Amino acid sequence: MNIVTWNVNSLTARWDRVSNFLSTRDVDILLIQETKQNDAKFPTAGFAELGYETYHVGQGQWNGVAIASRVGLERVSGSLGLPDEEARYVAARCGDITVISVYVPNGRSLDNPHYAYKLDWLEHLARDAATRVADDVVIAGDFNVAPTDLDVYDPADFVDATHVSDAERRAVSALADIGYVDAQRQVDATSPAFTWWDYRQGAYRRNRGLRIDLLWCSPSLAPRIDAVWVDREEREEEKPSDHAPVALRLN
DNA sequence: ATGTCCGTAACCTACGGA
Repeated sequence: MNIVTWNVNSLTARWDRVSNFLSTRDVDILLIQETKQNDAKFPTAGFAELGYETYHVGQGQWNGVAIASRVGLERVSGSLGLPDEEARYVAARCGDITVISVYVPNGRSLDNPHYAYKLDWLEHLARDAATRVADDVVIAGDFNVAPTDLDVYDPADFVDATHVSDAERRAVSALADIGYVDAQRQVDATSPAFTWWDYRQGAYRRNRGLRIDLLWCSPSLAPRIDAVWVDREEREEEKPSDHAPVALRLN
């Protein structure tokens, strides 16, 4: 069972890349973030032609998350229950696993109201995760948080910046406190394994990246984690997303 | 080097967001 998470940075701009990706890899479930589409524009038929059922929670210009599955799909939830909620959370039952695609708010800067919203959002996510911890669950997506300094190309560049603050890291590690496992770190505790590189400043070429796209497995799934890899080939193609797909293989 | 890319509104360029 291969589960992939990918922030595509607009599914409208990236459909050819996503379609090619699903045609050339062995993907059972794709968790998508930043579709930047409303539901009417989402390419349901295009996914169906490739053999995937889909569940999209769209918004329009911003955000938007989706699940595409070729192992069955039953809709579970499209909301964390926040007031005036943005399209950042979608959950489905696919085969024998519950998968959740998340697009955690960016935060913008430590003094921005969006930062407080980010922490509140993560608190709600941890509460939701706690209710599901006894099940077989994968929570994956763009967390917009680098869990440790190992996940940052140069921590000196992130002093007083978002994505690395103690509060953000605590809010994400709440998942570990509940019992969820960061799949990448279970298979490799010492490699940076960056998943995102800024489009600017030749960041990819210089490997100035962050590991912010994470796959969290519930305790019952942890023993089934077989491999995790960052699909750098996709990041090196023409017109890539700024995020690479990250794949998890479960036994 | 605020150096790129995306969607939108409004127009052939700017802006907010990331």
